[in-house]
Amino acid sequence: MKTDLRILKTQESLRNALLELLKNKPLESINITELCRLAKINRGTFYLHYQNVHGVFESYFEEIIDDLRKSYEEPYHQTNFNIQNLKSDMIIIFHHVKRYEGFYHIIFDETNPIRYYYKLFHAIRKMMKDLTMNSIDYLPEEQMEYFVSYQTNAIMGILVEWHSNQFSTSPDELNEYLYNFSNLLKWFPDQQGDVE
Amino acid sequence: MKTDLRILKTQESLRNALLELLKNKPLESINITELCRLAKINRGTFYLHYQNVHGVFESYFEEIIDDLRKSYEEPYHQTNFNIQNLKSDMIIIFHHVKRYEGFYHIIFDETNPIRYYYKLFHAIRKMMKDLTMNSIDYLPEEQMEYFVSYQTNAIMGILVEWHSNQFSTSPDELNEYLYNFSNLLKWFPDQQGDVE
DNA sequence: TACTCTATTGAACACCTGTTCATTTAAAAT
DNA sequence: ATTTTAAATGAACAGGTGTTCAATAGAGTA
Repeated sequence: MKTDLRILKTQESLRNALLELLKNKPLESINITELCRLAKINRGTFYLHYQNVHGVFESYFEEIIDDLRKSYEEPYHQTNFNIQNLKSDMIIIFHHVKRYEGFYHIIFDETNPIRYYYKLFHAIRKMMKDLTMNSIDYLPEEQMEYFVSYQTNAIMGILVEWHSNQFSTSPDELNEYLYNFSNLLKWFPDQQGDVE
Repeated sequence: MKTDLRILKTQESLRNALLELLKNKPLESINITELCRLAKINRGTFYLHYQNVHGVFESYFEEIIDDLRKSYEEPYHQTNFNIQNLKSDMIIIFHHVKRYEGFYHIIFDETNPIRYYYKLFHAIRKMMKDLTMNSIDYLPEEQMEYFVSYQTNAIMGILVEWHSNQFSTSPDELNEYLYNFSNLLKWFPDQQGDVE
């Protein structure tokens, strides 16, 4: 069964109003009253759908993340799927973030809840797990999980750094760096050393 | 010149009131009015010192992070400084987080601003940069910055994972994991493959 | 001790929040 | 087309927010 048209209309109005307001002011300074005023929605109605302004933003973010998932599942990407090289697949993420640069500026903005960061993390982790399972012959279950988290976090670290320089580095450069880093770790003098 | 005693008294009252309230309710549900009521501070006075409840929490967090910095600079640690092994130095962080476990539960809570995550990130990053510069002969400036963030966030990821299992793993085990990850990368079949 | 600064106070203000409830409106079902 | 169902509305509520301002009080200074 499909959603009541009135619900769709209300949610759409609120989202459009939010995107309109975001052109001129930061997310954390937008309040429910002005959002409803612009959307021509009764404030009480707002609370039937969301708890706060972040709820509206989050539902939009979910669609953006769906777009990332779609890029990953794209036919082109699938046929060029290269189980020899995890890293080359990560460029999809860099291109995605670059495409929605203005949006990700908000996601990584220090005043916003870490929930958004976690959402992105989980989306990327899912891809990373998929890729890793296809690349490694065997790894004990627990170690596999940790390793996937480790790799995903490293990518997230690159995104944090990227955000802090206003996404000025190119996706191709980032991908190149990422490739270099894993090699770098191998050359590291430390890793065979005594632990503690 | 030293700070006016009245200022110290006000800030101290607010901090104590916050810690008291935190025993019974989550940070995001504490409002300024009740905080001031408990601290016996006029609400207007609050605004002379902070913008919101997070400001009070943040000033406390800064001291906790100073404690982490101190552990890192400790004489014992300095003399045992081992440029051969980045990882063994990271156990300091695990012990620190474990010591302030209740506190870090808040830092990683998804409703709180990512600012706290970044604060910890930057503290750890400073150590990581220090250690990395001592371990790697040469890496171009920009790439070095990304690499340090890459490594730092891998640590952060372990902390997030640790938080999600209520800090039940022991610091020593975590350190063991961290050690394993870098070895895992070496076994990887992919990393020599062609990059796009 | 008396004097000077300045932090704190209390009152007041317009505005926002989160919730309730009877009423209106419009979509879905028959 | 009519009925049924449920979403949206407007008004009202107690309480929180962020700010101003004159008055008070307490810390630093001479």
